[in-house]
Amino acid sequence: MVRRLSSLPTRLLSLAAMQSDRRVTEGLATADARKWHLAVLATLDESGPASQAQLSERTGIFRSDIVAVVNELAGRGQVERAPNPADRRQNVITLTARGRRQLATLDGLLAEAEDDVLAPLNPAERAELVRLLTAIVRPHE
Amino acid sequence: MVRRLSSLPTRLLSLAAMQSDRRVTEGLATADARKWHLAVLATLDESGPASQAQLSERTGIFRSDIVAVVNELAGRGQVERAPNPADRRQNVITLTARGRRQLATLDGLLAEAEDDVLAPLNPAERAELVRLLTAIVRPHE
DNA sequence: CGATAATCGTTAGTGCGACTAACGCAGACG
DNA sequence: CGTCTGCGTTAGTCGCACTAACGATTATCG
Repeated sequence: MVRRLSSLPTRLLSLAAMQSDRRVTEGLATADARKWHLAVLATLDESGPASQAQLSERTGIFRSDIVAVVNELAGRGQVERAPNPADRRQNVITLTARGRRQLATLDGLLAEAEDDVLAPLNPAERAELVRLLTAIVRPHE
Repeated sequence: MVRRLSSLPTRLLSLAAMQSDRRVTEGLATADARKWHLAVLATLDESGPASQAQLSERTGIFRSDIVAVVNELAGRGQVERAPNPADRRQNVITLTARGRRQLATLDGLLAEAEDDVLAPLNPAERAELVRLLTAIVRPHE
């Protein structure tokens, strides 16, 4: 690797993120899921039934991509898509029992991945990392 | 955003990396370049003329992708591609004067981006961030 | 020496995530 | 009523990571 590049924070950041992402992706693949699935399931669990547009805002996934994610989740019975009678432009996406079970599985897999990635750091360092990253992320809302 | 997700280190990491990447990409676009171009130019500047396979190792870019990058750099006269007489399987890629000038430009743009991204952190915090990220990245070589 | 293996550049193609454009439909509002 | 906005959907782009396979060349080993 190139010394000059490897010491730059932006480079390090994307390298670390790549490794972390890879580990998380591997873990979730165990349960036949990707990050987007987890994001949607977690959001539904946290905030209850929602329209696709709401899911888009809350997860950061583009509303054009939400379609496929909900299709897949619905195909696996982890989520239900129904038209909203109050506003027929919207769909109401609801977490099913199976979806809740899947979410629990994914949460477990994520925790493992999380721990793997952070293995080189002690608890204090982990907290500090979160603090520093949060500071970087915050300004851009 | 979803609280439950947003506090997880892996999520934070990829969020921070995304913002950082975006900022760097924007900066480099100013000089009509992408990260891969900078990586190759910087490597050539640091280690001198090299084969494409060597560039691949040193930058982490796949050798199948190096082709296009060298094509583009060569098309802009920032790099020269010549067959290696000593081993006719290889090409020798050499940085040109124009390439060296471009590299200086990109270095400047990168420094700006770097500083933008790290703006919320003081020097001590920046150093600590580098330390923590390095610890995470190291184990996976 | 000659057969086999390894290396190099190249082409083609996959998968994922971020993102844009455009459309039809349904409500909101003047 | 007509216009404007929000919603779901389709289709497509771009960058990056990554795989597979091929022709040409060189290294290695029996």
